[in-house]
Amino acid sequence: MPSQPSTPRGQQTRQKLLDAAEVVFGETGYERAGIVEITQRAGVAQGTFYTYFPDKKAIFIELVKELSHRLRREIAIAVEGLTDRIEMERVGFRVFFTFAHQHRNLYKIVRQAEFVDEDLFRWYYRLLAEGYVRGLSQAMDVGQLRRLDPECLAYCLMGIADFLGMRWVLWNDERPPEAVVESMLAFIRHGMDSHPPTQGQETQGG
Amino acid sequence: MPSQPSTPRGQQTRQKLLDAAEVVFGETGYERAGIVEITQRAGVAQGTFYTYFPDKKAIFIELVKELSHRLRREIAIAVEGLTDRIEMERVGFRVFFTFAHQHRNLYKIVRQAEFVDEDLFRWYYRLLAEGYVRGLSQAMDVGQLRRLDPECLAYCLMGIADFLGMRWVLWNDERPPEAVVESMLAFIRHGMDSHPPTQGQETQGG
Amino acid sequence: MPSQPSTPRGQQTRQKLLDAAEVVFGETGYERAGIVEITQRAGVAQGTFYTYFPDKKAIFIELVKELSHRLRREIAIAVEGLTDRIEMERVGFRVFFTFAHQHRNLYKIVRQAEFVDEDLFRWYYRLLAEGYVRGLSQAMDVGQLRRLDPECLAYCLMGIADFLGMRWVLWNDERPPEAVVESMLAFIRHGMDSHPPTQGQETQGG
Amino acid sequence: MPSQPSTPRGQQTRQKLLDAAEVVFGETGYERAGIVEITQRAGVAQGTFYTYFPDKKAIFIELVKELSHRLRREIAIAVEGLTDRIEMERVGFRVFFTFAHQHRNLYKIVRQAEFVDEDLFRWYYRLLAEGYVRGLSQAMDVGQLRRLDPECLAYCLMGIADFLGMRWVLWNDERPPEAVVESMLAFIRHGMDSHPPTQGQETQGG
DNA sequence: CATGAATGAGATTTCATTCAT
DNA sequence: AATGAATGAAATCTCATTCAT
Repeated sequence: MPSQPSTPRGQQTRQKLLDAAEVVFGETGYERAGIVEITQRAGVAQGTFYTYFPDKKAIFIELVKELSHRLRREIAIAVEGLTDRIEMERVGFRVFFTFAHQHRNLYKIVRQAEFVDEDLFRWYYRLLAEGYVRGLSQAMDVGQLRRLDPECLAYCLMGIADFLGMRWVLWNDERPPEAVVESMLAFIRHGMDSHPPTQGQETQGG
Repeated sequence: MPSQPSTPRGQQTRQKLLDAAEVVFGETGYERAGIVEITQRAGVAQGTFYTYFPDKKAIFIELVKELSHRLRREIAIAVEGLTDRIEMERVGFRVFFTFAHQHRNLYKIVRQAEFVDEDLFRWYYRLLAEGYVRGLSQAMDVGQLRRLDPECLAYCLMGIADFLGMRWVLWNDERPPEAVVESMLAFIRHGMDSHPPTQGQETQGG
Repeated sequence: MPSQPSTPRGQQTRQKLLDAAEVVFGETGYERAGIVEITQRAGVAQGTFYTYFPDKKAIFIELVKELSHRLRREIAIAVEGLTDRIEMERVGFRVFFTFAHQHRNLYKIVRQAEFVDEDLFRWYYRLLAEGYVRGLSQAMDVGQLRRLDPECLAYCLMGIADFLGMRWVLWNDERPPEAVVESMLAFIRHGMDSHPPTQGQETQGG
Repeated sequence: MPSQPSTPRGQQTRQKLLDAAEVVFGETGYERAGIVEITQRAGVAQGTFYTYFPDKKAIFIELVKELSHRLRREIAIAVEGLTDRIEMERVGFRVFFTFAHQHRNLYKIVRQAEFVDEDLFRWYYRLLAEGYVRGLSQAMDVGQLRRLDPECLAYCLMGIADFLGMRWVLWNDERPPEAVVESMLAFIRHGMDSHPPTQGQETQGG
């Protein structure tokens, strides 16, 4: 019967386990990762794991949920106050790439979720998509964006972010180079914007 | 010592194993799938597996390579003779969605490759990207497309295909609805095209 | 260092643990029962258990001993003053069935003792048998009962009680129905009695 | 997916496991017994166990069922042709004691069944009781036995057998001495018989 | 006295792979 | 080429018990 620890010592141990699991799952992959590895890295006995989590999956789920909250919060904070949707995308993408680069392991963990707990995986993307759909719809309503199926657009944008993150952050361990980011932003700007600027003006940002 | 079978009977057994593995890996996932399941479904004894494949990973790799060839060939055939890049995308996307829908299991298998054999996974996307880059670069050279980083654009397009496939094909078990496909095509057309049509004309196709 | 508690508060905690263990052992079985379950049900912390009992077995033994005393005392009280051995059996059986029905869990605990601590188990039955043997021998000496091996007779009677208890109390959760009790009493009366009443008179009791 | 072995070698291994389990469960008790012990004694690898049985409980159940069949068959054969119910009891009890003495371990296994798989345990006794009830009812119908609740009588007789078996076979590792058997038979004869012989004649046997 | 976190040995079970037939 | 029994390492999870506070 694992539970929320009532003492600070317990809190700390639980956190050590989460930190260790983040690394181990990220580096080794969920299936190949073992509880032993996690507890060793956390510096506790094997059995201690089960004081805090009922099983291997539970800690994985917790990590994904944590990531979901952190990422969405960071983006929300970063775009707060912005009114131009294109600008929001520029900022949002940058936050995402930075986050992924700083938390490679967490980032890799979500990708695996599809094969660990499909419901969790869908939950993650649906939540992300919901926020997107709201924002995009509003921008369409006020004429900022071309009128397109907002859910479709949301998944397009998430797909772009995901693949650029995979290609540059995961494979090259860097944030996507400026040229790439600018190309991508130009692509989505023209793709979405209802009044795209003329070509000479586009790259002043960034 | 697994080998290419010399007899037709051997060929057949090998194929039965590949077919079974496709289903089992697709439905159960690579890690959870067992050789027993595969051989049972193929209707052969457990040991027979090792007559044809050195280990579990080998048959997985073979399936991914097979998919890679089939998908790229189907797309190549479908776009053959087309000169307009936008038109090629329209066709390519449709072929991809149809393929994914008809071969759900194979499609799911590539997605898993990332966590089974990362090199294979990268090989798969790099090969796909190469073709894309070639085609996009040419279209940029002749002024058909806006000049953007071609590799970036390739990964953007693959990301879009991947996420729409995930959202509609895998989650809903249907091909993406017309409205979605049209929205997506409008998005990438404006995003890529150097001379996008005016807004009223866009959706007559499809 | 478990010990007899000196404070009343300690007494109470100890008793809570015994009560909880009775339920948990009875319902879950000794082996599958856990200290956690017991302490949770008792409303104390896990470690507290070891303040009162050196280990899991100790509390089990205590429960069996307690049961042994209570059951033998209840029977002793009930048959006090009776001189007719047959009558004593009638009363003894009834007390036993009632006790078993009221303390299902304790009753189930003795049955398990055989596989937890065989010495304890034998001690329990030998003690019970001793009392029986004394009483039966006396009754044989005064010619009330047919002369049979008294220990054999004791184990026959205990076996009967045990199996009727199992069949009706444990399996049906009721006290054995009148018809059953009367049949059983008729059986043992004729089996034991040196001057069994004629058949028509037997069932006047009950 | 354990299954019936198709080769003689498999049959043999399966039997070795059953034989080993009989000893280990009998001597160590179900809960404390480990798969390791069983496979070691059987002279096979740990994993081999699971080729033949899905889990520890399965092999236990198989042993109980086997015992049930063997014991009932041995009794059936022994009493075949007998018409006098009392005589049948005499023979049946002797077969039971002999069986229990020769197969101590199997005998101990049934006793444990109560705490391993209660349904199995009840099934075992209900089956035994059914046979008893049939035989006793017939004997009552023809006036051989005193009319009593037949199920009650069945459980009385089983309880007697069980407790004498426990006391002499299990605790003393011998068959109950003649004096004990004769006392018991005298007890049940008078208890059951509708025309008990006069007292002087009873004990000529043994 | 009481707490509850920590321990670690041990149990069951799985499964890719080998091998004798 | 095919079989299917056998292997044994490794993984997950449980739980009685200890111990610092």
